[in-house]
Amino acid sequence: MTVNLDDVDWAIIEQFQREARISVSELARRVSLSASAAAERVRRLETTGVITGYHAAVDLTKIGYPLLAVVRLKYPGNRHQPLRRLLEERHEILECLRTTGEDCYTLKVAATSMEHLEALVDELAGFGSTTTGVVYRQTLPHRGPARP
Amino acid sequence: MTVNLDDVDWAIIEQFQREARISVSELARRVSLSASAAAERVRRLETTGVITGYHAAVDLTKIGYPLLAVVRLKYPGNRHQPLRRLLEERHEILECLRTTGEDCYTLKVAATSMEHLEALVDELAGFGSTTTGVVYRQTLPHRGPARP
DNA sequence: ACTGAAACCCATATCTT
DNA sequence: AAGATATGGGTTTCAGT
Repeated sequence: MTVNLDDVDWAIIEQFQREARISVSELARRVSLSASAAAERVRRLETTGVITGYHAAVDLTKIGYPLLAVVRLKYPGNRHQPLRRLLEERHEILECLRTTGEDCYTLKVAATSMEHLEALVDELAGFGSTTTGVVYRQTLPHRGPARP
Repeated sequence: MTVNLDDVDWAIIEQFQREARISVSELARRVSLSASAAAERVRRLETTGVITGYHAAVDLTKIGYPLLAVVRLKYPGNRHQPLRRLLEERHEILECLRTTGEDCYTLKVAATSMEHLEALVDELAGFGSTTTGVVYRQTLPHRGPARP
């Protein structure tokens, strides 16, 4: 499942994790390659599924979601379909991780207000018992792991 | 703190959250705007801090990090500097949220192996008591909230 | 697998409405 | 805020190494 990546591949991944909208020729300059070679590398990283996409990061507060919360969900039973449907519908749920341990799901949700957060948690509480923590601050900027 | 966004701004944000590397002219086509108008909109979203960056998403398994875990950390006291330093250094820590509630920090970490994960948790355990859950699956793809 | 050249496409700036 | 136009730079393809 692991793909063999050399130094240049890692350099490309690093650059694109920080600034995904630089041009391929700019990328080529930064990793010391010709533009066509860099374009080919990027294509390979995309087709092999190493790079899965490019996404804009937004300031949630500025777009009207000043609250961020972590909701842990103890989910009894094994009927996961209804929860999946909720995740599809509610775009306020930004991330959902199913984990080992007592709290089966850890969710990251954005809310417009405490009332909104309350309503979201109520919806989730329909599936099991929840533990909610409101996020003071996101300590890290967006980034990925380095070369292992 | 909130910025006023109209339908076109939201359409641009949506497009860039899904595909951040499309050209401005392609974006213009998708949101029914001229290229120069679209470019101007994007510039405004960037300078007002609505869009904070563009980032490549990678398949962690394919780059050698087959394990993902959620670590919750009970952090007694108020000396947060040493933890901040660890976050800077250890790029395996992908995200760190400081929250209300008993578990002050919720971290998302990537690991190359169980041994590696154990070492990471040991490092974190130096700061307080930890609760770790290994992630079975990330249920949602990368996305952002919709218009409130 | 990378380079370099050519043709084509896109981005950016400026001006006009 | 949108459209037109021009120019410089970026992307893509292909032959050559």
